[in-house]
Amino acid sequence: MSKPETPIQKKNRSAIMNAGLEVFSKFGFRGSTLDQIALESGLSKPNILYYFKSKEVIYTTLLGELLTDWLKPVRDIDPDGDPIAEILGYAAHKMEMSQNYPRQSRLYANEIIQGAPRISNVLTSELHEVVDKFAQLIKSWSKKGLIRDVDPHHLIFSIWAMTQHYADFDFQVRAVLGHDDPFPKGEKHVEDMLRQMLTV
Amino acid sequence: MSKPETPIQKKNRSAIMNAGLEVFSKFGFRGSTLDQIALESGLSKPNILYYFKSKEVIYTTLLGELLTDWLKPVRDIDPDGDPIAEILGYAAHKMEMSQNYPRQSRLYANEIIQGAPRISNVLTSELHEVVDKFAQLIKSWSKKGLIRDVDPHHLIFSIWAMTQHYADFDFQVRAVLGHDDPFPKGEKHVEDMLRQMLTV
DNA sequence: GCGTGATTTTACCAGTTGGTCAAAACATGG
DNA sequence: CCATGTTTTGACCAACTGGTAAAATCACGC
Repeated sequence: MSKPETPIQKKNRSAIMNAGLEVFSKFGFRGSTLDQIALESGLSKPNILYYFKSKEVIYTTLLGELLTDWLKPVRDIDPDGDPIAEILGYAAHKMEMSQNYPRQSRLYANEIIQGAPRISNVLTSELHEVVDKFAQLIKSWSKKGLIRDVDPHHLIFSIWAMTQHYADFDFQVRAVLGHDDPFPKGEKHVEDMLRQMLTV
Repeated sequence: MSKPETPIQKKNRSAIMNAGLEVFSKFGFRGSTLDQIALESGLSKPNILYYFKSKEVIYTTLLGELLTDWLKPVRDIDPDGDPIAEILGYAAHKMEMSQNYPRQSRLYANEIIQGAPRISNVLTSELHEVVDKFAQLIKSWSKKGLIRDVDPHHLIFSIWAMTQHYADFDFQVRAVLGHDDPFPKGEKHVEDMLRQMLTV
């Protein structure tokens, strides 16, 4: 039985989550400090520790929320839908997440690059499982001749790579393009690429 | 006139570079400490600072070397070669770099994710320029009908994204696949994908 | 095997780090 | 407006941070 949140708790907890996301996504766990999060959230350091008992709890709470949002759209793929539309729809959705929630993408990227020390169990269990199911579905689609014969796992990696690239490497993308908004063209390109890859 | 290096200098400098690469690629600049680099290199902290005058110099030296290796294969693309072979060759080369030098890839990824504070000038000048030239070449190839009509910049981003994914997200890739070596199949998949995308 | 410069170590420092604690300030229902 | 629980603060700590200075040790040509 957890007590109901007071309005103050709700406001401050979310301010801390937001500040934590801002800081951790930029510097990773080790590179971030409670002082930065304190500054960013407008709360004092001891006050932050009143709401979350350690730096690590803030971090893992953020990662937990993130993984839920991450996995959901994979689970939502409709096995009875049109294969190409389903896969393209998933890619488009990931692309929107990169555009609208780049900090989450960077937080996750940081964690994985650093060897995923705090979520490797989720990767080998939940993620593995959910991806395998998706991969089997793709396999069955190509067996039925509905899409080209592709390696399902590596197709999924390609989708992740291309879509997350726009969030994680945003700085490089914009530097190379000269500060246009890369997303409209990027989305079209990824769609084109996947369609070419999948169309029989 | 810089003095010639003694064997000891050569050995220790390279030990520090190697240790720095190991540590910085895992934790980024802010998250890494001289103590970690000292431990990893087997030298004492003051001894490290005898060879490099600060933590930042180690880091920027590594980044500098990296960018040179990074840019070279783009410059080496032959405008008179077979377009598809040239692009696929470049992608294959990047893939090998991901396989053989994953730490460099992660170091670079960390730097970009963190907003590229120490190399943004290189990105907007040298990288921008070199990529624009490559993009123009791609454009001319598709104008001549030698490859499909694609957005050159975003094609390049896709190549970078897919190839570097295998280094930067190695942990996730292996977790999902269950510890097979992902590279042989990954390389084939990327090649297939690009060929589909480019063949008229 | 000695002298000189190259290398390494020891001891240290000031600033920052994550975190604690008790006291103070606040909110709010009665 | 008071009592009680909630929230916030200020003072503090031990460990760690990047970096310094000088002394000690080492390597090597003579």
